[in-house]
Amino acid sequence: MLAKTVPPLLAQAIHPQAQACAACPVRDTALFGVLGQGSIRHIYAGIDSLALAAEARVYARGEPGTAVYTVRAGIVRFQRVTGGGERRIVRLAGRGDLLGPEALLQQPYADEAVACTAVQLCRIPVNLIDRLAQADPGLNQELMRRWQRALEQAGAWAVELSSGVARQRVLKLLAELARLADGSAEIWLPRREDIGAMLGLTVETASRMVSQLRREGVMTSLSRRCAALDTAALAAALRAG
Amino acid sequence: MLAKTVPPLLAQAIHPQAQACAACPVRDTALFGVLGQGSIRHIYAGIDSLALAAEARVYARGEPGTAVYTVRAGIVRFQRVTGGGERRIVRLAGRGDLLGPEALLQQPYADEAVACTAVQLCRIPVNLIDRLAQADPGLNQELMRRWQRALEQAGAWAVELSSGVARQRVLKLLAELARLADGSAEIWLPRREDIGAMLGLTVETASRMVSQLRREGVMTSLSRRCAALDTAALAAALRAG
DNA sequence: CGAGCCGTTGAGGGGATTCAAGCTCAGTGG
DNA sequence: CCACTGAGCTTGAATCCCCTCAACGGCTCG
Repeated sequence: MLAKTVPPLLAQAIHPQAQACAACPVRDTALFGVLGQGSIRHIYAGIDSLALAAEARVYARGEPGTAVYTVRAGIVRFQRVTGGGERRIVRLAGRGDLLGPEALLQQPYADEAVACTAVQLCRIPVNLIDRLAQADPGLNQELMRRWQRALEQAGAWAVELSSGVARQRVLKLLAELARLADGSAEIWLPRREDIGAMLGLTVETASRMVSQLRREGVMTSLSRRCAALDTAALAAALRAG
Repeated sequence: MLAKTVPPLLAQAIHPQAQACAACPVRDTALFGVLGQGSIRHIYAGIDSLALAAEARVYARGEPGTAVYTVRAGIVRFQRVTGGGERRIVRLAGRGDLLGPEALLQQPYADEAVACTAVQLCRIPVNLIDRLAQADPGLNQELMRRWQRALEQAGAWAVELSSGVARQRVLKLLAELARLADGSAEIWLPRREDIGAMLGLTVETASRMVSQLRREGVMTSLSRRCAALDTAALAAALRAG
């Protein structure tokens, strides 16, 4: 498979990290998907692969940004504290998503990014992106596309998950979590407090809704942080309003 | 195509539109603020100045995007319809803001853009931006900055204006409207239905809150769509929680 | 002048919050 | 091994805030 994407003779001359990136399972969906083989070869250093446990912080809001991150596996949340002092989750990032592009503009990180599940990230230094972008203008285009997608998703998140009655919001959140699990019926189930922070509800209300949906058979708890959805029942409940 | 739109002899002189742009009052805050005089001279055609009445639509969601718009004066809202069929306002744009950058990525407009007040816009065709960006790479950087700012504002909007009790949300909205009026105490006061669509409240609740704040002297109606704020009282009310 | 839209206010009901108490479960140390 | 502990989850009861339904007044416009 490596031989298919990279000519064998060149393989010796190519930096190990470049080979790893060329063979990356999320490469086509991630930031470097646009880079040609020529550019991929220039990824010779600076990229770190890191694994974080759930609840580990990737970066803090206001921190000077020196790197962006690509999500290889797991779910990351962007959160912020309101003027009133309460925590709100702005949106989630999943496989292939990019964290912290504001670092490329010499700006501090706009949100706090925290791992929801165990995650695997690629840490890409800002100056590497800068260099690659000079050689391959397609990268800038891809970055803009990602900004636009983030904007679109932020809007959808705000519009869909912060209006309507609590039950409806939780249902929509479950659908979103299924999407993040690539449509699988087994989803990551957030802590009740996090559900509250996503939907603008209290812990108690979040708990009540989850319990109710469990009793109705829309979902089944598999473990503390994992549940199985009955997607048909979920769709029906969403439609029922 | 260049020869068709601009007579050869005039091409060396500065086009009237280029002069207008160079003298634009919002030029330093708007998209073309980064362009040098050299690039500004290339804005010889294609930019239209347009004035829209309140409630006029700039573009619809899903419409193929052929142009971006810069706000010279007035306020524009981005809105969307939820899965449940209700209208929600995602954020507002004011002087110097850019509308519809997704058009630059050959994407349809993500939101519906509607004038809140009478507005003055500059319509900039996508292919003009493309041409300018080739000559002046700083323009791409500036575009990314704008995407990031939009993302930041969308997050702040969602977080601040869709949690807390109704009174608090309306107060925060008033503060935001003051910001859009360049800190002036005279603000544009939205229709009650629009306040509802911004804050996730019903028309009646929005009306009650506005009336209450008027009785408390936080604001005074100057005309149907315009009010004067007592900024000190507003700040105090916000702090009081 | 009637029609219609918008804003306002009231009354009642329902849903979310608040406060409070038990519960499960994993980790800890005796 | 097991009580102990603490964090997270659940559930109940009372309260409160917002929504719903309804009626009315002001204003613009045909």
